[in-house]
Amino acid sequence: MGSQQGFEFPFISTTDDLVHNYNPFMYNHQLQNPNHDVLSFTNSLHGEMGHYNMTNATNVFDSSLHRQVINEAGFASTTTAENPATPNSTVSFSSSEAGVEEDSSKSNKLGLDPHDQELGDVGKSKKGISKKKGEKKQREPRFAFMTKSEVDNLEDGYRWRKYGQKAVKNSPFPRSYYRCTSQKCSVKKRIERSFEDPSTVITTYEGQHNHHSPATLRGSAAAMLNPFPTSFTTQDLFFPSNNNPSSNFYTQYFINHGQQPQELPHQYSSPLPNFFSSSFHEPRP
DNA sequence: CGCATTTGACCAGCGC
DNA sequence: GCGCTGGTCAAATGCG
Repeated sequence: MGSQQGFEFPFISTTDDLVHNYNPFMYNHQLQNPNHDVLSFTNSLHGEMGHYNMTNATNVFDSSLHRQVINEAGFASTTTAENPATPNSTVSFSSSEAGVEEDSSKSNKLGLDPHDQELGDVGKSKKGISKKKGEKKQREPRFAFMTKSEVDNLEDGYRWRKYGQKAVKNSPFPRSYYRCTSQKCSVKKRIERSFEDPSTVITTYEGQHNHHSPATLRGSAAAMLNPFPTSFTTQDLFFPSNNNPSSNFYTQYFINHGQQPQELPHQYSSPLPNFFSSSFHEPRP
């Protein structure tokens, strides 16, 4: 994890023009460690995951990290754990997030087959899924990232129920499957430890929450410790808020690093800006 | 007692 | 068709 050469934006969208759930811990780590090494990003088409490797990621749970990160990104600069964020300071997240939620109820935003989304646990036979003939199950958008952590299950503000565990091929570490405990929320996540680097946890989110994080509810202990949104979408990241057109993570990151903001991709799936290419690798054979 | 986890069985998709 | 693999189910079990 040698010297950082040039400059890399710490995150990108993965595949297609989908809205991805996004875990803020990733930004936290990247921003907290501006000289991070982006070791690898393997990307392929149609629902396969991209990998971010943040070798310098540190303490995931320290709420002070959130503070620093947000500050560096230019948001919530006055926010502290003791003084929860004001509506203004986080508007660029929460407002667009609300918009996405609204849209996602129509499911088109995700490019999902509405039937698929309705399925959930209903419409399943005792074993397996009963779907109409000829219909192929579509994957929800997935987003994966890697984090250095001794703890497998990173706190992200949502409540999860474990529903399965499987041995991973060529790995001594099992993969755990979790579902969001909120009713009618079909978001899943998988957690496994990298066999190449056992100190690294690979977390994969699939789908989009249709509700707010329990941790953001007023009065909850989690909210007091971590007043920041626990799930972002790429919309939050790439599109400016109404209140502050120049503020989104994408542009702000450049500004904070003394660079001209690059043009926003029109679609997440559009050809990536040139500066991304150095961190890209061909999918493994 | 209610909820979460464990764990073996089952299912679907894919390559051969 | 068969075997392999990833993903899910659901009964049993654990825990507060």
